[in-house]
Amino acid sequence: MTVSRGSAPTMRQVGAQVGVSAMTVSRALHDDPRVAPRTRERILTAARELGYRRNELARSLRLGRPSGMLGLVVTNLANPFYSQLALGVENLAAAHGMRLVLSNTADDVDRERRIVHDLVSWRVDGIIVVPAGVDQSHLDLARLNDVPVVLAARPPVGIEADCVLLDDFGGARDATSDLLAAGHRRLAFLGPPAAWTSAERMRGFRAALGAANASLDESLVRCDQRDAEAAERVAAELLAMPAPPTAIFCANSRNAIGAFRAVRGMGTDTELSCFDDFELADVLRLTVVTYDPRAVGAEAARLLVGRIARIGHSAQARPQRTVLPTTVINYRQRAGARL
Amino acid sequence: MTVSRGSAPTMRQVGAQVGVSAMTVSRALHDDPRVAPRTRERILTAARELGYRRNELARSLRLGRPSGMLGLVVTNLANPFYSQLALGVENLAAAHGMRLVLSNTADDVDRERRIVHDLVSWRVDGIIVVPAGVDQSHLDLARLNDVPVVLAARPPVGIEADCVLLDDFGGARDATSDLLAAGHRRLAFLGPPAAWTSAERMRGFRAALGAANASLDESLVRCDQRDAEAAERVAAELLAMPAPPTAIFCANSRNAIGAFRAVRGMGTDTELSCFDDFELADVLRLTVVTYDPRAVGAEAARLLVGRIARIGHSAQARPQRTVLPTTVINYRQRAGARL
DNA sequence: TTGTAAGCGTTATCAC
DNA sequence: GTGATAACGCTTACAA
Repeated sequence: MTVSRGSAPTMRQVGAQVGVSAMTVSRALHDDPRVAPRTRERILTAARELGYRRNELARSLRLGRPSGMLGLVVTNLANPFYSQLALGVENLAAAHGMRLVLSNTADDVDRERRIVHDLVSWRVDGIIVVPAGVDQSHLDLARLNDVPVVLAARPPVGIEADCVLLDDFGGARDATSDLLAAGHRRLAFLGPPAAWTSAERMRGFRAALGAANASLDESLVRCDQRDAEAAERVAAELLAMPAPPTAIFCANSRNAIGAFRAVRGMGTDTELSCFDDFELADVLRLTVVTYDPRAVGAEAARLLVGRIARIGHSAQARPQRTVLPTTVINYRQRAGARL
Repeated sequence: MTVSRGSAPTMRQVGAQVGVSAMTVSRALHDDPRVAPRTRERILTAARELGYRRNELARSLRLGRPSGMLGLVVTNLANPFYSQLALGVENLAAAHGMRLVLSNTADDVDRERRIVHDLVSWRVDGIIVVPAGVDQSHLDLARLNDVPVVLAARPPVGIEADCVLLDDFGGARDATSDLLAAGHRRLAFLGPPAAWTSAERMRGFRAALGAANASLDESLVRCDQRDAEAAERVAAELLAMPAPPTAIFCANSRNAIGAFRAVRGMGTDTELSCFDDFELADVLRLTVVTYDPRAVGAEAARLLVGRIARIGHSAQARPQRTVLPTTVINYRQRAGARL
């Protein structure tokens, strides 16, 4: 087995090996029926021996788009939600023979802007973005080069773009309604700062209270906890109040875990409910809002692939907004020994 | 602001707008000092107005490598270990101005083979692989086109390649030693099937027993549980034996969570220890082996970038093997109220 | 200071 | 059946 040292062999080199032009090699590799069977055979053998691999960069350049690359820009890959979302995108991309170029912004809009620009420069066919902020102007600009963009998990602000969202509002509302139905009247809300999702969940929380004509003590609403430690401190504060809440709804699992620790520490019987299902939530006897993070990625990718297929066609469909459902699971009511 | 409809503008088009050749545009965009300041200014303005973006595909083709793309091939992105590893790679790649092309194999070696081939065809500068199996021949072939490969989390088998591993052996040994030091003499082992890491952890488990001259009842060794449900069933079996184990070491967190449920269900006081730290392990009062999954990715990327920089240089360094440390944390001994 | 020519590896087109 | 040519968008080398 003869193997070339140095960089990758070209069609010309494969051709030279067989005494044939690069063009014939190209045809043979494409199963063009006009190539003589014997020639074809010799070319394929030579290609294998040389370890030839088609240069997709050159091919893509010659052919123009599509390049077969999808960009995915997430805010925080360490968060299981986004890694599952990424997996959903990857699965669908792979099913279409496409590759995934993944970037992490760490919630930095400037970084997001640079990354998106870079992806367009690399001529990806489309981009899925979990936008880090409300300044999304660069995501509109991206469309100017006809690179379609789909937003995931957060809606477009000031731009037109497809998006795939979770039913943050409905999930939070339903979970809160469950707390009210269980007889709770003094509810607290814990959540992380700033994000759109968190605001939607709070809106759902308030909507449930409104629908039940229950009043809300605003001093029990705390939205500044990024991690479980902060949430534990704040929850402990609430529980130490003269009139502590009898139940707490948390906008995400980190806040719920912190709240759980606080409740355990104070020894109260405060009921807990939260957005995000997670391993061991049943052991903690929480009520959770569950959903399929992979479906968010898969649906975004499906939308994007559709857009890509329609590029150039006259009638571009209007921006779509897909909202994926959530389900409430009450692990407290469910059978199971106390911890 | 004039904006072109259709696909991306080229240097020629930008030049035409200003009455200048593509070459001058290229120079202006590279801050070549030979371009007249006024020309430069006009070119930059035109480029901005047209929404010009350099075609990196074409640039990369002309320049030859490097393309600035790193391939990362993992087995299961849904597993937090691999998504954190991916984050480590992404961080380091981004720090070097490189992009990450991510693929998931779902532990399918055929898929891995295709993906690696594809990545080489796209002329990525290097590839980090979490190999799905012991057939790694395709990872050796990849080197023939001078594309360096670094293995992560699992060692090379039958090929020469750099790799970055966790100290699976040492971590399991140390955690097991802790159980022995606490007086336990009847230990069980639970783990997932097949993977190299699991075998290493078992080796560590056995080594600790050997060092303490403790005997091992082979009927307490179970390595066929992929998820928490299976682990729970098997653990319940063990605990129902006439002479149940007094402590269980689990090769991963899924087995530990299953074992925890079984212990809780049976009401025994069995001590639990496992490889993998995870949220709430303290609440469950486990002993865990902790480590930094991001560091595995970052270190693999560092090695890879080093290899890439040395391509073409005569003296290629021999394959390196980096082993990252683990730490045992005993949440049972630590302060904290009982659950 | 700017332009022309050639070529990276591939493929569409036309010629033989 | 196969080859020569040109072109995709860019940049190095050489001219002007």
